[in-house]
Amino acid sequence: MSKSTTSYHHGDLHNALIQAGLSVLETDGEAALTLRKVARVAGVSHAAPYRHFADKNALLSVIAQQGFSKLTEAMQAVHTQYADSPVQLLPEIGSCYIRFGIENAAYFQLMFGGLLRANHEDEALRAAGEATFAEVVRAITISQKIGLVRDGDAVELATTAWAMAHGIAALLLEDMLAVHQQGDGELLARQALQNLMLGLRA
Amino acid sequence: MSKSTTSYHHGDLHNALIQAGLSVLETDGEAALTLRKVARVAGVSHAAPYRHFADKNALLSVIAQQGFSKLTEAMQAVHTQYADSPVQLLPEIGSCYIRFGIENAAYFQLMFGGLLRANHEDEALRAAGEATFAEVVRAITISQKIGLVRDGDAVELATTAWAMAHGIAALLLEDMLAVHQQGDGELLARQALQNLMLGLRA
DNA sequence: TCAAAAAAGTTTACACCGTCAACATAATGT
DNA sequence: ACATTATGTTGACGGTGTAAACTTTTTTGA
Repeated sequence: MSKSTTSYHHGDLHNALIQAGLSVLETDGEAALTLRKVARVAGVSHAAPYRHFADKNALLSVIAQQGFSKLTEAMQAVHTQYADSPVQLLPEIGSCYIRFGIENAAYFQLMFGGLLRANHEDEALRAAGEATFAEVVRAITISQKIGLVRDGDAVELATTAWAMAHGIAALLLEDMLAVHQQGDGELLARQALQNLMLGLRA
Repeated sequence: MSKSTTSYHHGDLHNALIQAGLSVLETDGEAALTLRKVARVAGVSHAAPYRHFADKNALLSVIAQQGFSKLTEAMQAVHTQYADSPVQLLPEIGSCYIRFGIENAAYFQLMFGGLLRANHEDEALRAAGEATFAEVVRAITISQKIGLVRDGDAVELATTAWAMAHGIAALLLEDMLAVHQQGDGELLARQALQNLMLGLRA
């Protein structure tokens, strides 16, 4: 094909499977993401994936890693966009997190749906998650420099911020927040992030 | 047996299935909770559950409802405990929420793992979740009365509080927070709730 | 160069799963 | 009493994850 990191004799099935899994995930959701269907979409027999992934979880883990990478990139874009005027940086990072969750619901569900807890020796997945968290820490540190966030352990404050954004995203996705009209979700998210900013400044 | 709400000729299988499902959930986790195993534990054939539940999701929904009830009761206990000195009420409610998530991980996962999103016409499940949320709103209202939380829409403020507690619990359960030593989790939770209180007072 | 080894893919098989249809049995109401 | 309805069982179907045996292709080393 084109470029391939670890391709071998037939094609680049390793990546093809990830791509197929991604497609199934976005189209039909996590519940319908079956290893056999992924193989089918990739045009290969149902046992072929086992030459590239130890089991279904291993494939899901790689897909989740890509999810974390996408989220990290989105946050980095926010960082560059607000590099000159970092006043709105932190709430925009939170907004970015929540938007990612809403617009990539299947991804989000996979990333935080127990994959890490299930196989918590997966260092690559853990590293991908930590890279995302690092962007939050960075936003906190910058906000501290301009006095928007009080001094103190940046990791502790970032944990608070992450938890707030994550909670909003998770509850919105679970359809548990009082969202009656179009735009109510965004409003609740903005208010929560506003409350967060107040708590981190004090 | 003893008392039975909707018992019939054989035994009280409806409740027995819920109980069996609960047992499987706590012992082996959600992934291992299969309808056939529940039937096996309840000592009936694999198709018997279909006389009491439309499908697997219906049984899971009832179990999740019980989870919400248990959580609501735990919060009500906190309310009575801090009825005289409501200064610590709100953070204790949050702490209660997080503790419930940690100590009933399988429950929590089931309650917020996409059940409501999957069948969002399930009014009973929705009502159980709203009853839990009502306890948060109540804590907010009380805290407003003693000036610990600023005036304003109690539902909005409760949403912020709920999201914070939920985010902490979810991330702790997913093993994504920097918990290196015993007690680090509780510490992070306390700090996040402290930050929340600051944000709600301002 | 060319056989031997390793890698990649297929087929077959097994034990599970959710669900449905057909059947059997026990409780209920008239 | 007996027909009806509520419960429970058996058997079947298609689907799943995964392991073993086999085939085919690619790489490798003497």
